[in-house]
Amino acid sequence: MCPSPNAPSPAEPGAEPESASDAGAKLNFVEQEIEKDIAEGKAPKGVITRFPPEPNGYLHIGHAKAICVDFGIAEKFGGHCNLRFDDTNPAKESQEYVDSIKDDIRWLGFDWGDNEFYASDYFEDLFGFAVQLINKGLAYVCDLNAEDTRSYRGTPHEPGKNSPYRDRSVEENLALFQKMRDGELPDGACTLRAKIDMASANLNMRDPVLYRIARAHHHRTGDTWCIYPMYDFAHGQSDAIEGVTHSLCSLEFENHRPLYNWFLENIDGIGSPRQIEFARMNLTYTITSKRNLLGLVEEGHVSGWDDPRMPTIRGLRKRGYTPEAIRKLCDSTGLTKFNALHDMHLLENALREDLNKRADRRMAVLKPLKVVITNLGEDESIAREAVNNPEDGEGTTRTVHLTREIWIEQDDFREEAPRKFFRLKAGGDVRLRYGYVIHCDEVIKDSSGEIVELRCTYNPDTADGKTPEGMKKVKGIIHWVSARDAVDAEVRLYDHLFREPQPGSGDRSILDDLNPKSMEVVLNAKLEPALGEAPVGERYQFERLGYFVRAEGPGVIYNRAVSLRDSWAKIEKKS
RNA sequence: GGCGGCAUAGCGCAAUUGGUUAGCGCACCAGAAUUUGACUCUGGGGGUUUCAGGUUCGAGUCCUGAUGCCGCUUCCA
Repeated sequence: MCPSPNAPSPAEPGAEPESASDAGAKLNFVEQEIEKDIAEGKAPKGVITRFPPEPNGYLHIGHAKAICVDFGIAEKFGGHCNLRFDDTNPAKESQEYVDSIKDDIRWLGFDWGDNEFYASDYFEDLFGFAVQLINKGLAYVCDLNAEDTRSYRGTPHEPGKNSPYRDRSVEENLALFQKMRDGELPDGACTLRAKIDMASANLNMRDPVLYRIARAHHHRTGDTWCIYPMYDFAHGQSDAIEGVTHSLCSLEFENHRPLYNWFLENIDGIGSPRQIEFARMNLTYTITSKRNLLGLVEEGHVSGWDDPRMPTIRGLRKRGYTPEAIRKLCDSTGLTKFNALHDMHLLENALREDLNKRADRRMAVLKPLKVVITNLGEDESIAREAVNNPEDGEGTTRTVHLTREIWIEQDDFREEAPRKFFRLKAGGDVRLRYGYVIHCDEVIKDSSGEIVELRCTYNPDTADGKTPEGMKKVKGIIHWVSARDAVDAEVRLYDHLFREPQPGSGDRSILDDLNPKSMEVVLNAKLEPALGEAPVGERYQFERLGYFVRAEGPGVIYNRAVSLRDSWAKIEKKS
């Protein structure tokens, strides 16, 4: 079905609407370009994009942006997105990475259906394309070694010079290229190069290498091949083979676009995908460079690629992040060509916003201080209903028991409290969340002067937020856990991995900027009993503290994903 | 000294493609409400649209030049 120029609507009857502007949303510059292409009939089978990871590492938050863009735009235009592994360099790639990448993409909530492809599936096609170029006099086998190839290429300021092997005959090139494939030449002996222009202002056009000889075991093709195509020779052609209409990539490939197009123009009837570049997403207080991330792992600054402080998808997962929060960030940061640096707080806010709606509330005391309620008997306990989540509209509750001995947060008591300290102080009152107002009668210290216990009385007339006649309304509310019922736990308090917004900028190194307080392990936290039974991966809001996720044992362990906003901390900081 | 990009509140993005007083989110400040100092709600401050020329009745938008930043010198992707 070929649309006429005057009736460019490419949609088949019953197909999804081809115009994204139907949705009424503002289009970013990529979507505007795609819209134009559709109007010109350039995507007769719908918009097809691709996400093309090289399986040589784990996905990180930067990849999440690309995934959201590639899958999101395809969906917006009623098309689809292929998952294609760009596995053209076997020395660095492995099946393990393929598996982890697929797992992470699924976790993020995207589905490629049957559209899973590998550049290595096209090795035979690619070889044929290369032969075609040789036959057209557009490619040649070059015997220059790597070093000479580099020096012949010139620099950005000076032109390169032609390889002495540039003018070999078609027959000779054909024979040599076959020899390369047949394994008759040692690694590095020669390369196949495109014959373009050694004086081009664009270095990528100075007779780029198409194939190198490398005897490396490929995770999919095994030892079938000893020559492998370079990225530039594989990418556009793979796009074309798959019928990709829009190949969206990061800004650094802008200079490659002329080469991308050169191949498409010089290989017969292959198709014409369009490459459009956009800026990748950078976040403050973290890094996404694969080399530096690897360094952190290898030098033991983190526990692994899935350390909850790492910007990897696996790390974020363990940290307690939701796919929804990550997608929210990616969607809200816009799509432009401006090399932007986004505030990490946006990601944290996205998580708070998501979990505020979904996470059940629980009470947990991280740094416990014992409180004895002297007007409650040893065996007495008062059952109180606590709302699980005031935001989800369901209003389900659980029961917590107030007992004679409870734990409160050390931070929630001051002997001498500053102005505006709405918590418990010596001789003062505070309300226990879901409970009663208590009055601090006595502060008990050990021989070194450390506060070890508070003796308080509770006021039975203050249940359910009531303030009896004549009593001043108590403003402060603190969380607590019954000492009788408490579950002991380890809680890991995570913070930014780096203490500088732009780690390693200026003359500092990445390591100079590591945050020494990026993880604090609290060993004897006291949790309300329900938290002891939660499954691994379950997320909760610990009231007044933050959002936490149950981690793998042994024992009960929680990771802090993100703290709650804390305006008291801000007030204190100022004074 | 080359080539390719980019530049709009502190940060990130809009601005009906040349048309009123340049908007939005976050951040910030103030207040309201509240059994989480959370969430929510209301209001507020903050701009020489990098700079200099030009075209036009009219320029954030078009043209010229300058400045700053990013990328390009892997047989990596």
